Amino acid sequence: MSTAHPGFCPVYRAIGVLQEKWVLHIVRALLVGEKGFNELARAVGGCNSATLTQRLEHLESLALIAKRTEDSPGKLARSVYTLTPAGRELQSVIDAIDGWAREHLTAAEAAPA
Amino acid sequence: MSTAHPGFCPVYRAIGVLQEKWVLHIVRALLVGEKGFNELARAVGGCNSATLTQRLEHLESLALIAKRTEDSPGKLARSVYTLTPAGRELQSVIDAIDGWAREHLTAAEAAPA
DNA sequence: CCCAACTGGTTTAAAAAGTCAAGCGGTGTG
DNA sequence: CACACCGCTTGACTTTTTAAACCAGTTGGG
Repeated sequence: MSTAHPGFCPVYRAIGVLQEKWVLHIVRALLVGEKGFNELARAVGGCNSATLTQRLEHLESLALIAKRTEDSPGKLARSVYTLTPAGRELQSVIDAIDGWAREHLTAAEAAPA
Repeated sequence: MSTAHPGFCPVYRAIGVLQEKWVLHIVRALLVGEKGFNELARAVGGCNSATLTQRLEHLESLALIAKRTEDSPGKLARSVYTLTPAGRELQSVIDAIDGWAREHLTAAEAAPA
């Protein structure tokens, strides 16, 4: 009897966060290294700015990523998104997905309709 | 580089599947043991039948789960959903999420608005 | 100098996805 | 017989995601 029950189980909540569209992609991109907004959008591949903004705000509110605004005087202001230590530890999750994907989703399977 | 590029990278596709709403919950519930439709819906907690049906079809088409119809004569016909070997190996992903959640999402963090 | 392209976003409306509640055929139980 | 359960399907409604346009500022080329 440990399954279900929304509010209590941390795993349930974790899944709730990680299954939001683009979140895993964002984390994966950021695991490679910090990125600016547009740069991140490109790395993630296909996410529109509106959704991206919202996801980033959410992830920041959960303290998984941090936003830093670099405005060197005379230089173009740039927002830089980085993973926090907690966010970086999602590496294990990405690794698990990676390992699984290479074994079970390599070629076929994911065929469209 | 190696990031991005939808169709090619298995990880990208894996994320695409796993981030669909309820998928991770379904897998988690099924890792505990095979379940019937309504039973699964209850275990997952909050997913409606329409979406559940669709997810199950998708997961079955990816060969992550298998549907078996048990109709013992004189007994109520029942659909049973089971993880395939490939699906069962998602255990590692769930474990990773579980481990991460317990460390970084235990108490606070996931506060509502 | 001026235009084009880049930065990090916001806004809007339309499309897609998910949800709720009801209901259908069937079985089994009081 | 009525009512509760099974496994879904349907249709109307709400939420989420999307594309596209646009703002303000910076930098580079012609």
